[in-house]
Amino acid sequence: MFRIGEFSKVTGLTVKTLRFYHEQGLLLPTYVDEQTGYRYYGENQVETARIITQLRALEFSLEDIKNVLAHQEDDSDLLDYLERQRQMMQEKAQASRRIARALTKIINHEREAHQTMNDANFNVEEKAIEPFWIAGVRMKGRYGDCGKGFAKIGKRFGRRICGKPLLLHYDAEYKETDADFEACMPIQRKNSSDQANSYEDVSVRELPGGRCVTLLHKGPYEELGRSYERILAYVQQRGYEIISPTREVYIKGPGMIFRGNPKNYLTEIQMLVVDQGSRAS
Amino acid sequence: MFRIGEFSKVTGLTVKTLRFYHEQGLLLPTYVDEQTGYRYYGENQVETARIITQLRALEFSLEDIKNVLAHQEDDSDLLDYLERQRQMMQEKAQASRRIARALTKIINHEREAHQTMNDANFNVEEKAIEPFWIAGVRMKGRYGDCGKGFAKIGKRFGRRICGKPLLLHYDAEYKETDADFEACMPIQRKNSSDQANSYEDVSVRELPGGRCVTLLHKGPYEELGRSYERILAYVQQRGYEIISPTREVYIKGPGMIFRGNPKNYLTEIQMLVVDQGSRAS
DNA sequence: GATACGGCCTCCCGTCAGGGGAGAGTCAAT
DNA sequence: ATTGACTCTCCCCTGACGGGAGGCCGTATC
Repeated sequence: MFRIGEFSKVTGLTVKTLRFYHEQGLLLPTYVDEQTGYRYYGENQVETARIITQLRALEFSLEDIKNVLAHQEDDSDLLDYLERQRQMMQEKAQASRRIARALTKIINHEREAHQTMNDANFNVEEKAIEPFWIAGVRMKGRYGDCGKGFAKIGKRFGRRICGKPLLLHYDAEYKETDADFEACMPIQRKNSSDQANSYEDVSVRELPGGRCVTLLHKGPYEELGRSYERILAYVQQRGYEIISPTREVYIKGPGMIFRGNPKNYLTEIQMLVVDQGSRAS
Repeated sequence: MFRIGEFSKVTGLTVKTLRFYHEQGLLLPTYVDEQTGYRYYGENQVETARIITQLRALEFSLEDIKNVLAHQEDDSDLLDYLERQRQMMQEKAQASRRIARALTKIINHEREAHQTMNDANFNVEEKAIEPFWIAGVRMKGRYGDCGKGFAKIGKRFGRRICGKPLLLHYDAEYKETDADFEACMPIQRKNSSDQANSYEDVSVRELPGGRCVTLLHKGPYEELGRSYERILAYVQQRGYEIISPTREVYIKGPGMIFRGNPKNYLTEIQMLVVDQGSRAS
């Protein structure tokens, strides 16, 4: 017969836990002194304690453990419990992984935005852009509604999105209402049959690359106009011809968590260009 | 101004939760009527509620959310929190996956034992056995001590174990004490440099396959002797020669969870054999 | 003006698996 | 007899709410 402290050392369960298990009817002492209330545990309780410890390590609830112990003879019953527990654990693992991945995405996004911010000189630049695949929703109306388009793409392509959202502008000039634009997300190309395609009103295709004039705009979207003036002045001065649509990449905007300070929003204006006259008419 | 019920509908948070967040200082109503105690929420609280919801979806604790909200301006602070949260989530995911895998192993083991039990006729049989890799600990002493050997292998090769434990008997006959045996576990062969090898006193090598006489023994280990008599009688009758060591595979023994009923233990005795005289002397 | 109904308030208790601590009684050795 | 280690019960705490009781408030209806 062990007293509770000795039994605690033997089983590795704390005294508190043993008392709790007693109260819960999970692990009853072999004998309880009626006068003193002292609990005494026998040798055979060690085995039961071991079982409980094992099942707890598998994160069984005490309720389940009690049931399992009660139907110790019935093998298939135990298997049922094991199956259910496995199911639960797999779901928990998946949920945690999903969250971890979401966090990773947010962190990387934030990091890249930071990086871009530090590297930026906020001058008009020229660079080459690689082609990449996008999912896009063409919309007509006000720019403010583009969120719906992004949401739609997010819902359908959640996993596959691999870059920052962008807007394609099909209008030649700024329009307050009745604008013609397309909300897009870069996506990973499925290696399977991924021809240019469309699901309902979401178009999936490759955006062409090429020579590109860019300008990083810092500040709220209302002030984009000024940056457009700058970039257009540059393009005109060089005598380039713009290939429609122009692109607006949202490097850092109202984040998923914080709306952020609009003064720190970063937007890259991209215009694919060719030398004037070099284009087949 | 929303009353709490309206605000609840707008934000998707329950009334209970909103009151709780108020109490915790997480989301304060813009105005509280002193007479009636009614809470009134302003438009700008909707945004805060959204942030809280997002962070809760990422399983941030309310404590963390409070801190994040307090230092809303500080970007790097937020990044720290995100990193820590990601770390936590990854750990949780790993823990759950580990448990799920352990459960899968137990379930499969139990299933196979069941299957074996159903298929068994408990007669001596002959079959061909493929070679397979093992980790083994050679021991001298009493069979009862073999658990230590299995434990040692389990500790070192936990992940890689891919089958049921077995014992190799190097003695020609049964010995109570001073027996010479080896506790083994089948392991997955690493594709990397996995020559026959040994780590401390654990030997890693391939067990040969070949023609094999087997008998499934059902019951406690004390009764193994009778089964050995049966199988040896068979071997002698056929005039086979036994290749040492003989093997005892523990199909179903005292499980990780339940000790189980020894009457249902299953042990397969395996003896590699060749026709007499066919062996190079 | 009275009433009914729905909304809102506070306060208390429950979850799950124990942990922390207070105050009092018990065991074994000195 | 005393001491020190051990044990007992009882109560409160965790996190993020949910359930419910009992009572007040606002608005519409009779």
